[in-house]
Amino acid sequence: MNNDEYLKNYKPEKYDKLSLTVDALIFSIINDKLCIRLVKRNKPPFEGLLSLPGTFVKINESLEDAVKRVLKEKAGFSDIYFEQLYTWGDVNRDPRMRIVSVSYISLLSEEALSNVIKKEETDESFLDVDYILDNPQLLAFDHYKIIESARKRLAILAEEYNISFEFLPKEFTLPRLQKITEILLGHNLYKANFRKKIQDKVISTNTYTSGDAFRPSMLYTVADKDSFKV
Amino acid sequence: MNNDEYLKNYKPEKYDKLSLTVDALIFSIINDKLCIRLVKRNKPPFEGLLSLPGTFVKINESLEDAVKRVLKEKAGFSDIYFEQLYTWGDVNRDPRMRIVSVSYISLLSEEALSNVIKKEETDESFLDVDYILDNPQLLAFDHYKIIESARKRLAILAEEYNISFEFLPKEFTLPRLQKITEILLGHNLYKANFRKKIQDKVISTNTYTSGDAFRPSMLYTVADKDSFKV
DNA sequence: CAAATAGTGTCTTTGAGACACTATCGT
DNA sequence: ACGATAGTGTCTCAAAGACACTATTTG
Repeated sequence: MNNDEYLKNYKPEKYDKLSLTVDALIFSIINDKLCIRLVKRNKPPFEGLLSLPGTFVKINESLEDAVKRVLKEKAGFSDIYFEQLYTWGDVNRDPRMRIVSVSYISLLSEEALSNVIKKEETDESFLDVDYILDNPQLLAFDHYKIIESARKRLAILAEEYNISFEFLPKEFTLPRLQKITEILLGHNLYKANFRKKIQDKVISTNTYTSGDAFRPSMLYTVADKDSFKV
Repeated sequence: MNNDEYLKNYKPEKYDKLSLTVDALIFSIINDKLCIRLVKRNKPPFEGLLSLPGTFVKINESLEDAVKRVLKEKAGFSDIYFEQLYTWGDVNRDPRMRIVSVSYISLLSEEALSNVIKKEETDESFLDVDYILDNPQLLAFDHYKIIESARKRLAILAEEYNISFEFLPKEFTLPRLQKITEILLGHNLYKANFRKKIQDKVISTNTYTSGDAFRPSMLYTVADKDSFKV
């Protein structure tokens, strides 16, 4: 049997099929707190509880395209950073039917956020991650476990890669970069040490902030997004 | 029916369903080389080429259970270390139909290997990873890309976690542990430095190797498998 | 003894951590 | 001048790296 004949006679139905979703963990820093986009479920199961924005993966759509669709449709963003986190495949993770979910971490700058979502809406739909992690009963499905896992990953990404840049606009100050990193790590850093560590990853623009009631701060841009491994 | 036709004629159900597989990247060290289990395909597509052992995920089976089934049925092993690597979901990664694959890295000690597979079979079914990576044309589907990704991950696991232990029997010598680590990292290490670094992770058994035509070596066991993060 | 491998002592370099200091804005 | 934040210099300490040395087996 040659290849064409084989493909012609192939019956896809002889293998089990199941539903696949992608879930997006859209993080942003709001008022110096790490927040995550969650939606309130308006139907069973878990009606009234919070869940990650997600969608079913279409048969002719890559996982990345499905994530982009979620980010655009459910959050209004395009061209933002995301990366795969983990795939969750317990048999009973959804009480309705067998659904396997591929979760993606996505990072949003405050700037990008304010461009799309009104202030009041932001307060509703982006929730403090610390608060969420203290209240597991608020989450639907296995989404608490997923958020927990993503929270740990973010700390690693801040420590070993320089993921903090993704939360900032094109130009930023070092105090701000340090603050973001501290939020992601969960502890404070020494200013001088932090600057020594990241000095090769930023480029001075030779312009300064202004208007604040204190000393202006130098604005920087990212040096090389591809060489971020410490 | 090829993939394009299949997609064209596809009638959406309420939710799209698709096929999900798990693929196992079973690594072992054989003759001081990093090797991986590959199977020769005996039917199209990619007939004659090499592919990762894998299976379709059953509707009532978790991803982990599916991996265990692959490890047992296709390799003959149970109770071996494995962890999720990545999920591959390009639309056309399989020419027959839409298949998303969750890949898992699994590590096998030489000991466990020799208990199950005969020497001649081992030579056929476990192939030198360096050789494979030099010959992309030998691999079916997107499995070359997957192996490449796993190879990088192994180096990270050796560097930041102490994954080398998984390739060794319960009792091992430090020269052997160092050799495994060097193979995974891809470069040599200084003996004294290596020992300083891992000294808290091993416990001396106060017994020695014997029978070799040189100085015997102290045998050690693993200290605490759960505190491996450097 | 020679060959081969096991194992140790120590100097140097690098980077993380801690802390104190100086600088510059608006009011 | 003062409050507040920006930015720098430098000491300490721990770990990584490099290298030289000693130790123990068989043949």
